[in-house]
Amino acid sequence: MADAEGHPETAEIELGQVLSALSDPLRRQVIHELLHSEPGIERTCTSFGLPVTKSTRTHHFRVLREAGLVRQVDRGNMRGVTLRREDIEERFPGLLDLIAQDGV
Amino acid sequence: MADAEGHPETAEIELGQVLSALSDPLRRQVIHELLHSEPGIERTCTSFGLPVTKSTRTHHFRVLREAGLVRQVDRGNMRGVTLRREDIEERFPGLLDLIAQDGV
DNA sequence: ACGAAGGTACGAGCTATGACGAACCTATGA
DNA sequence: TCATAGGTTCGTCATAGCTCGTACCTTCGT
Repeated sequence: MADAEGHPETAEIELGQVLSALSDPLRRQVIHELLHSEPGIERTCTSFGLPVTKSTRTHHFRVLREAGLVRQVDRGNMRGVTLRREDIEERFPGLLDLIAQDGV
Repeated sequence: MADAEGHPETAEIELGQVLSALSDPLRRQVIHELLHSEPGIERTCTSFGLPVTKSTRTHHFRVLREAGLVRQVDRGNMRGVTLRREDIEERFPGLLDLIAQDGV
């Protein structure tokens, strides 16, 4: 079962949902940036500088979260976004490498 | 440049387009079947038994073709569908393994 | 106390996508 | 010759997805 914040467990992560999430260029950019930052880094949604409004931003991060690609933790004022690197690697080995190496 | 039949060259295959193509369950099923058949096998669109009409089938195979995932050659009466296994593997190594191993 | 910043929720609009039927083309085979 | 089978094209429809604005909540810093 997914937890209260809408994160699927590792075993529940579905390929179709992950591929859908990653087919959007903005969301791919987010994952790309996280992959090229230090592992485990926590960022705000805003810090990615997506060229969309706040509400659209929320939408994209929800898609990423529900697909199981990122985790969002409550930090009072903000919500820390972290990449579920190990989970994805365990479930779909090599997938993140493709995103990391794209557009190089 | 793409050839007359709308197949992108290997270097032109774009990750976004590939992920979009693979985010549809029917199209993923096609690739899945091709991956579990003998390499280089040529099949008709109909042979996959997709639960949609002819025109919808044409639509899905066009998406796969334009994304660079399959090749379609004219065989007079029919059009042979083959998986671009090596091309995809060269461009996005490991991607096809994820599809092959999905739903097992 | 209170404004500013990060986020969410909801409703609305527009576009993209998947699905269909009908008409059509081409080759195979009876 | 001519029906049948595999595909394509076109037009249409419905739904899903991305976008926005507005309103709202919460916390941090002044």
